[in-house]
Parts: sequence; structure tokens; C-alpha cells
Amino acid sequence: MTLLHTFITFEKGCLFLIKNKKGLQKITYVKNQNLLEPILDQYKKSNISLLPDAKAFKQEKELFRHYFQGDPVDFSSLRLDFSEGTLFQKKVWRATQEIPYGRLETYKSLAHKINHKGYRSVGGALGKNPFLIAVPCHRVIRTNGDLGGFGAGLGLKKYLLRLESISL
DNA sequence: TAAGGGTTGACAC
DNA sequence: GTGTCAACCCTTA
Repeated sequence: MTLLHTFITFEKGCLFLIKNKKGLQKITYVKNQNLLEPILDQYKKSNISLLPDAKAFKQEKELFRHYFQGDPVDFSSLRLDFSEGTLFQKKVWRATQEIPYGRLETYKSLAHKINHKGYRSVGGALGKNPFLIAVPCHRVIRTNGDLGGFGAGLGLKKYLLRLESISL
């Protein structure tokens, strides 16, 4: 299998984007480009060849450039391939996608949106979120105002919230 | 099948 | 205010 990939550097590190025929398959965060090698190796071992192709990511690069400049960006125009997630995870990710730029949501209210009482499961699904920033799990916090957790590190969560002018 | 998880709410101190 | 615990329910090993 062949997938396309590219990376986008920003102040705090680097975003690694992977695309298949259906759309974006993954957006992950790495602190620096040196850490990309082990990721590429893993794909090689799984018989997946990753081709660097910056042109195929023109739209994504443009959106992220604006986003990191602090402009309000709507990522809903991106085609995201949720097929790797479970039914429950897809529900949570879609609900998270609907959180507008600059707004916060709690794990509880997100659970309500999908008619669910398992707040922990919502956190679990967000932890598995393969689309960093495009599915804005950084906008989900605890009801008491604590940040909760973040797969890519709380430092990055704070940075992204500051970028969107959200005061904590 | 059991354990663990990015949580919450209730209760006791 | 802080700590503890049960309950929610999905995912993973």
C-alpha cells in the first residue's frame, strides 16, 4: 500500500500528515523532524510505503499556516478518513469537530451531545484522536476548569488554546 | 474477561 | 478546599 505524507513545521515542533485515497488518514505531532524517522520506519515494517508529496497537501498547508498565524480557521472543509476508529470513537470525533474556533467544551457536555454517560470513554476516544488540531480535542477540558489531559502533551494544549485567544 | 482510562458527582473531613 | 470512592462505559491485552 502507498500513502502520501508531508510535514508542517511551526513554533512548537512539527505536524506529520498522512493521506490516502479517501482523504487525510492521520495528523500527528512530533517535537522535531528527527523524530519522524522512527515513525517512517514503522510504516515500512508494515509494508506501507510513504511518499513525500507536498503538492498533495496544498490545502492543508494553507489552512495550518493561517491557523498558526492566529487566524480563525475552519478545518471542516478537510476530508478526514475516520475509518480506522470504532463506531463510538467516530461519534466523539465528529462531535469534537463541531466545536467552533475559540470555544471550549467539557468532557461532560461532549458526552451529552452524543447521548452518552461514560465520560471516561469520551476522554479515551479523544486520546485516540488521529487528527490533531483538525479534530480540536484541545478545546475539551474538565468541568472544574482543569485542562484534563492531552495526547501530544499539556504544553501543546496550552499553546493551542493561547493561539485561539482562549483564556484559562 | 479483567484492567485501565484525557471524568464526574457525592460524600466526609 | 481536598481526598476518596463508586459509577459511567469503551478499549485493549
